[in-house]
Amino acid sequence: MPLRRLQIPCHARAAATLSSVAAHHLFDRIPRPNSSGSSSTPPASPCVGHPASSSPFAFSAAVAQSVPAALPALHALAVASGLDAFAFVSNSLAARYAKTGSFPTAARVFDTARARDASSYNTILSALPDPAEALAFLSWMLRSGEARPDAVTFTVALSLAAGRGEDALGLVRQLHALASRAGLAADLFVGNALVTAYSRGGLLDAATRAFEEMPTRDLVSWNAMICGLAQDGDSPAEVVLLFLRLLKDGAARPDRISVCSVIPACGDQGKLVLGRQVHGFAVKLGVHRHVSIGNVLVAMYYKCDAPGCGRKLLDSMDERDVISWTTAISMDPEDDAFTLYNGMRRDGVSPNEVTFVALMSALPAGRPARDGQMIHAVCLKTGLSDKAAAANSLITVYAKLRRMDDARTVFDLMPRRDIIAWNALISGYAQNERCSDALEVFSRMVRCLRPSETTFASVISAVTAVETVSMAYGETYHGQTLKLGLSAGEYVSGTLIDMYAKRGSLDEARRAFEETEHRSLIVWTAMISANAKHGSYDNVMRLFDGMVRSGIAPDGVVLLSVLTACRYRGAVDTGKEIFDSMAAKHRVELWPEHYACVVDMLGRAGRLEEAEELMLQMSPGPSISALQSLLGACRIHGNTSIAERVADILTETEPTESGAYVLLSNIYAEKGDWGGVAKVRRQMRDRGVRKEIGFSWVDFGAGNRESTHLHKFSSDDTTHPLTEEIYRVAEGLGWEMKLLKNHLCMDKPKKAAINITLLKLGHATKYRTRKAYFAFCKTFFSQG
DNA sequence: CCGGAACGCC
Repeated sequence: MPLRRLQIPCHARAAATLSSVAAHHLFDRIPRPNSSGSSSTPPASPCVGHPASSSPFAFSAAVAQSVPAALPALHALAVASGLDAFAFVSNSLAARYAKTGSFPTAARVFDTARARDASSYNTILSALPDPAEALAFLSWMLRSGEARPDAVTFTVALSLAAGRGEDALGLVRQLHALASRAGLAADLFVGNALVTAYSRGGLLDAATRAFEEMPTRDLVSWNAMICGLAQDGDSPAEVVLLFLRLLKDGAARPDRISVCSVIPACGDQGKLVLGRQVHGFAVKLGVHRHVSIGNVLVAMYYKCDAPGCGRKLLDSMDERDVISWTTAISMDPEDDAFTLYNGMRRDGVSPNEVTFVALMSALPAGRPARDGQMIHAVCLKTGLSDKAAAANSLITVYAKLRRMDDARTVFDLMPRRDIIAWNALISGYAQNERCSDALEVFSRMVRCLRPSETTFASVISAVTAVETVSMAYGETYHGQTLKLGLSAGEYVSGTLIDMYAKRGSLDEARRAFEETEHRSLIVWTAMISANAKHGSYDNVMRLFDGMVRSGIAPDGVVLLSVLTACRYRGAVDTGKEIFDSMAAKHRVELWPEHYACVVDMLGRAGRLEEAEELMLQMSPGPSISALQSLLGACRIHGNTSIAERVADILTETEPTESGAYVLLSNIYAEKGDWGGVAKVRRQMRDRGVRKEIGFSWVDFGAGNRESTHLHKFSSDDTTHPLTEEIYRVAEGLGWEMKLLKNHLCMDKPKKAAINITLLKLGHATKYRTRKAYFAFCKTFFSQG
């Protein structure tokens, strides 16, 4: 009875050997059932006891478990026996074909089926490999009306939409409405799919509403809601609350998936005690040995500032996968990323592209380029450099290392470039002030895909950074952001404000700021720093006040701008007050830059002891720039004792830098302490310090791409062909400055004296007459 | 008897 083999699952292996030719031969001897039989009831069995025709249900069951090689024979048998009059018989064939990797055959079964129901469509819908095609198929199904969509249709369609995240929110809403109208929204599976689709689209409110409206909920519903909240990331506290509600509710017992979502939420809140409790709960459930739970627990301990616990857990795990190690590489503060990478290799675990991203982002800025290249080499060897994530961060790393040609090579070798790759390359060129390259890549990019907010932020900052590039480009990009509806984004607004402040005027920057609807921290920061750079102290303070009052918490960056404004203005008390409020009120970490700024401000104001005291509080120690500015302040205020201490630290950290020696020697000289001068000179000689010649440069003809020339010169430089004229003008400018300085405390006789001097100066051609000079003074002083 | 929903590290 060879035919029996085709039907009986346990003989599936034997059926696999049956060629379709043999099957056809056998089918000729199968008696045909009544082919005109109604499709709703099984035809009367012409051959009692024959499995192929006795029951279409048994036939479908056999199909569901058969091996791929037996499917053509089964298909032929279904047609031959007339069983294909039942939709579900064809459906089971199509489903089996699709599941065993032969989608085109499944589609053919669908196309040639004698009867189709919703399940037929659902089978194809869930099997289509391309989501876009699946959505097209769905709309065709809805339009054709051959079969009414059922709960499964909505479940599959919603999960398709869920995979597209925010882009498909409109579709989700539409499906929700259709399901409600069909009375299918109360279905458990549809409800679960709705919760998932809304949360993946970022509509947590709608997801919560769908969850609460469900008449019954199972563990999947709870997990969908918990995971949705967890992935949103904005409300870790709610994740924990929902998990506790699940425990109290008792409707379902949490499982590994629930625990897996709650643990990161504990970590995000830094709640170590709670995290430990959930860890205990995982032990009680018996899921703690699972590698997924181990991984989230390790990450949770790292996030909760318990790296020791994280590391101990990692080491004690039964099995560590690439995720476990990648977590440690990106989060362990103790061990070097490379050391951990080697540990991973010794553990027999292969890296993936995420591992490389973690390694590359662990590269400190000052690390030799060799390390970046080493990672690149291993990345190429393991074939992971083709992965977008790895390639994208390679581009970023090379850009950070100022090696744009290498970044470009990585980019050019990518088989498929996503928007992140384009943006990484463009922003790399922008950061390295290679504006024309940035613009060239940008113009190539817009031919393939739509630029994003980040893209415009990069090209605008590229235009801003390079002064020889016409502002017309920046204005064009501004126009394009308006057209594409990207001008309201915080990054675009921020860079526009920055651009107008640097290359246009403060007024234009203000206009850009006022046109920004949603003023985020980034937007405020751009506006405050624009005003700080222009020295508009009053505006800075007014804006800062406005920002704080609008409920935005300042960060280190914006506070540095505010402190800088205080420094320029010499508003020492206000500056000091703000500095003191940083840790106490704003809970902002104090950076070396903040200290350096305040040290400089105090130093300029002559409060040298305070400045020194503050400088010594810096951790891990006073920064070079703080020391240098304090030494400069000591010179202005003639304080030798502090200058000696400061110069000591400076010359110890940078023994071959001449700056500190020269400055200290000048301080001694100004005091007439020639012994001190000799001491410093001796020190310099002993340590082999040479004072380097300082060069200055001037960008002549800036703003015009063709005629820009860079002129370099040093003191007593006579190499320029126009040397004589240059010295004459410089001397004239020196005189002008002296005159203007004196004008501040000028009385009548002095004024007369100056005017005579001025008239004597043949090169001060501008003010050859008294009238012209007074006109100049009037306009100069009225500007403040 | 066919088709359906939830998860970690970047």
